[in-house]
Amino acid sequence: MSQSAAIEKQVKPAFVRRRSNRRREIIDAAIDQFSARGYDGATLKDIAEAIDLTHAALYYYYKSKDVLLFEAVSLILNELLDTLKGCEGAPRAQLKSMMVAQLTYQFEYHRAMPLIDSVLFGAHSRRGVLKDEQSRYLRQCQKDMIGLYHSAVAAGIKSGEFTCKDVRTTVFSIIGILSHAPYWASPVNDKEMNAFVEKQTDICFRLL
Amino acid sequence: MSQSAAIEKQVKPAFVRRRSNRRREIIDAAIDQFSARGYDGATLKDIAEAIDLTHAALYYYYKSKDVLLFEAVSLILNELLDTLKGCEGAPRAQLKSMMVAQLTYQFEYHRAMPLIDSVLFGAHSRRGVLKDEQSRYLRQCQKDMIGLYHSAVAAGIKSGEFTCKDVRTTVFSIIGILSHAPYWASPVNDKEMNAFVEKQTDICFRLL
DNA sequence: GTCTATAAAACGATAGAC
DNA sequence: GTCTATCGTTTTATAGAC
Repeated sequence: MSQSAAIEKQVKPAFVRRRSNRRREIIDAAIDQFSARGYDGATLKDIAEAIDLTHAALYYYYKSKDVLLFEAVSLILNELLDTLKGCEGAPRAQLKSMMVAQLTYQFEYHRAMPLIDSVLFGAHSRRGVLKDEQSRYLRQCQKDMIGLYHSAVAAGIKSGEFTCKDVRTTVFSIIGILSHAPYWASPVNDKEMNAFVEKQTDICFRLL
Repeated sequence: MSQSAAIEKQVKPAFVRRRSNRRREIIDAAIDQFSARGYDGATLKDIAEAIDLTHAALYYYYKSKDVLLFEAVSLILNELLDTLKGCEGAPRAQLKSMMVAQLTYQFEYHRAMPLIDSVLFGAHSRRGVLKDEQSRYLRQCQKDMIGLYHSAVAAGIKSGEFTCKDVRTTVFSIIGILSHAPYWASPVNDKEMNAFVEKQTDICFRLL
């Protein structure tokens, strides 16, 4: 249990707590369903029934389906961003832990990444599912994320650790490699996962 | 015009030809719409009206929406496969032309790749939109495509041109980089495209 | 070959009971 | 806070006219 949740349990009345937890449960279910079936493929009924709710009851917590999409993508992006921000050290070490974190996260929220790409730059973005302000916010998260990679790579070039020429191309290539990983690899336990992460990071370092 | 189409023009009656062209037009429109809005986001109405047809008229040519999806993905995959099969030469030269072809193709059918990934391994595959036999066929195309990269890389390792250790990881990393390209780059003319392709292939060769 | 009309189902969303 | 009932719309798909 997170610290804030623990505090919440002490000071807030039960119904507020329940409401707050329910909201989170719904977002988690939305992430699952949107990831598994796509935004248009997943129905509010699917999401609601996954946590034993009727689809009508969802509307008590969130006012529309697109808000659910925004909250879902926002949650994932922010969690990933926070994790990456926590990666420190010399350029090489920092990038290594960023890559490990990114891979781990991608496999945890398994296959949510295509959804995110789609919301940020793909089909859903073109269709205008989200309001401009929401899109702008999510894109900023993504930009911040890319910025972290950018800084690390640039620092490594400056210090002479890395020899790559074009920072932008390099960063997006690394992200391309990492994003594509869940499509073809599916490590089933920690041992396989560790071996896989080692291989992937080795490959990425060849770009630097 | 392809050879078979040229022959067709000579020997087949007009209405058969027209029917055949219409079928192709519909698939092209389906590719556009599915790529732009996703399979679930695109409606038969969208597809039909893009080529001045009513949605009901589509059913004369194809019996359901999922057949349209299969035909669309099948067309792209086979065209790409054929192009890649045409790339020959020593490992390095062969891989280079394969990468160029892949990038060119991806930007031409701009943003169809996420759809394909989704049909092969993602949301649509999990939801069982396509019949097992259709899925199996498309996966085989994809496997054949990966096989071409695999052979080229393996040949380069054998000849001593490449120093990479794990063929599989390398191949999927290259494909990851190339697939991700349309998400962040959008060259607007041939000059920009050429410069971009050079940068991307340079990056990929660092993996080899 | 393409159209109109329409069926049948699914979906997002709202109103109101409890 | 959650449910039932229901509305309005959209969507896939079919039947039949021309």
